[in-house]
Amino acid sequence: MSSEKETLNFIEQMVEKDLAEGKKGGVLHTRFPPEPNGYLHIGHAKSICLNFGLAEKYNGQCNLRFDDTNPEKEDTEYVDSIKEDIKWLGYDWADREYYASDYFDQLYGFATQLIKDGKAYIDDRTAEEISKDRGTPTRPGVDSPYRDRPAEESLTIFEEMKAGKHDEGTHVLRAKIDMASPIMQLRDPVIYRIKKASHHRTGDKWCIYPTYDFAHGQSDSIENITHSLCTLEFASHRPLYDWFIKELGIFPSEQTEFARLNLSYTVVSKRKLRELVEGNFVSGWDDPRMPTISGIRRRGYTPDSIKNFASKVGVAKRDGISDVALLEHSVREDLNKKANRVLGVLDPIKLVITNYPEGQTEQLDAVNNPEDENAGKRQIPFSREVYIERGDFMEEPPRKFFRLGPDREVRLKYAYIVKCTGFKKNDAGEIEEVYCEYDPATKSGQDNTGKKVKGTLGWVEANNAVNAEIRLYDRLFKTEDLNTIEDDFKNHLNPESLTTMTNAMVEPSVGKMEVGTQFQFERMGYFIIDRDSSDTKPVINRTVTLRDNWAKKNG
RNA sequence: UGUCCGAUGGUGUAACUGGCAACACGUCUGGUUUUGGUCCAGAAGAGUCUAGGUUCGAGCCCUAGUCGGACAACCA
Repeated sequence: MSSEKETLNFIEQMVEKDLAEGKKGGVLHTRFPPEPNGYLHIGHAKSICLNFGLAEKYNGQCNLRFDDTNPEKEDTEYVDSIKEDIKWLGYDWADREYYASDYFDQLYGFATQLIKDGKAYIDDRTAEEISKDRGTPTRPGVDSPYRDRPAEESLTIFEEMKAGKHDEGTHVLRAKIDMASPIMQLRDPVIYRIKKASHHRTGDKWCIYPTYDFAHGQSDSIENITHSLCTLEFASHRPLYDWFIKELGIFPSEQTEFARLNLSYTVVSKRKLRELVEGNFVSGWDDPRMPTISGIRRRGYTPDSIKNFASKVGVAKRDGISDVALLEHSVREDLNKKANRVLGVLDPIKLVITNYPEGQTEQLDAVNNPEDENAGKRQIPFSREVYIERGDFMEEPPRKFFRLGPDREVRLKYAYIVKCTGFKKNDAGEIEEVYCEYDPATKSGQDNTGKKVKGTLGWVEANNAVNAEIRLYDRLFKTEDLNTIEDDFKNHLNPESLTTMTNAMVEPSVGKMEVGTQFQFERMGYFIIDRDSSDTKPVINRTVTLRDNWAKKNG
């Protein structure tokens, strides 16, 4: 009955083929391998969805493995946040939480095996000297004078290194491959270095640590990973990945590369994000403007919206730049179905209904979510004085303005049709109050007048209104493609990425909402209660605006 | 004067592996609407980097180019 034929990305095609051929036991086993040196961002989310999603789809498993081979940069703060983020996205690695550092003993064994086989040697020179002899992509490197040092001698020094008898930088272990290889990675790469640093998990047990190249593939192999997926920049490491597996004779995991996610108006690089945090350009890793998972979570993005986004973006080998508009569309699509509607006014002016009885308050029925019958209704108070949005009134409205202006009529949502009879300005010439008369016969749900108006306004009853702080977030950068700029990316920050509305007035129910509650302010956008809220004053983040054809037309 | 990867509407992906280039976002038009939202209907927009070749037939295969990216950390 399915009419839509499924189309597979190149990795799914490969997986289906491998599974069908019974390759590697006919199972799929992936892994997500973050380095715990920063917070996860939307680009990692793509990788998480790919790796865990593939495992779900093909009945396989996906491990979580921390790639923690550089103690100087890593910290448990990051492993905690990474675990929280993955869980929040809705993925489960069960008991398969691994660390490259769990394999340090095995890795050390692999290294000694290579030395004994004459496939690795200790080099006594400095990083600069080694780098100099490596050559360039177009010019071959030259052999190290230590390259043919006897295996026993290398082994002895390696053991001494492990025992802490040598200073950092005095020796490294190098794989003995080919200094003339056109593949730079194969020019005797360093595979172990001395670092007298305390490791977040192994403490001071080790003072030598394997490099990425000597840890990643072997870790995959140890865990029987069948499909090791990584981003394009690792493609040139694949020959080395394969070389170690072959020389060591261990489980043949295979690496496949895909294009990392780039997003317009966004930077997706741990280094740059760290710079924003440390330079106080944002309030922290979870600033709602940050493309970190913790940031977009606080901003109000949902796990489903991110998964849907990841699937819409797809997976391929060509690198490009995805449109943030697609991400924004993904949240709107999700929240439109799930978020209840409430009324709120960001920039209030008072509207007085001069013919409404003073002192009277009535309760009106309001629909919680027109997209969801089960969401029910609630009651909201209405009286003689309400707040409306400053932008919803114009003294001299243009032709297609459907809202309030002198002598114009609009409906107050869920309430009555009102007609503007006048307004008052302050000394600065700003509108201070708007006066209207209402038609009692036009009460919502009981209106038989047949009267039609072109506009419906949101409002909040003045006496029961709750004062809130609303943080209007916009794109962090004003430049679409930040990968092609030549100057400092921080020059491209959008000065209007945050506008704080401190006088916002919202309907009473919002004052009772818990942190993390998401909703739509009708006509304004989707919002979420922020943790900065106090008992008396909610702090609300705008996740994304609604699509707005009127605003679009009018710039 | 190396190796590897890539090139399809504005953007991201697809094209049952050789059979009239499709989907989503975005854009535009109209309808519905007590959200200028949603929803519905529709439109514009690429002839697939270039030049050859194979073939009845090429976005898919071959050859040669062009353009873009990656690789010279004791980072991952």
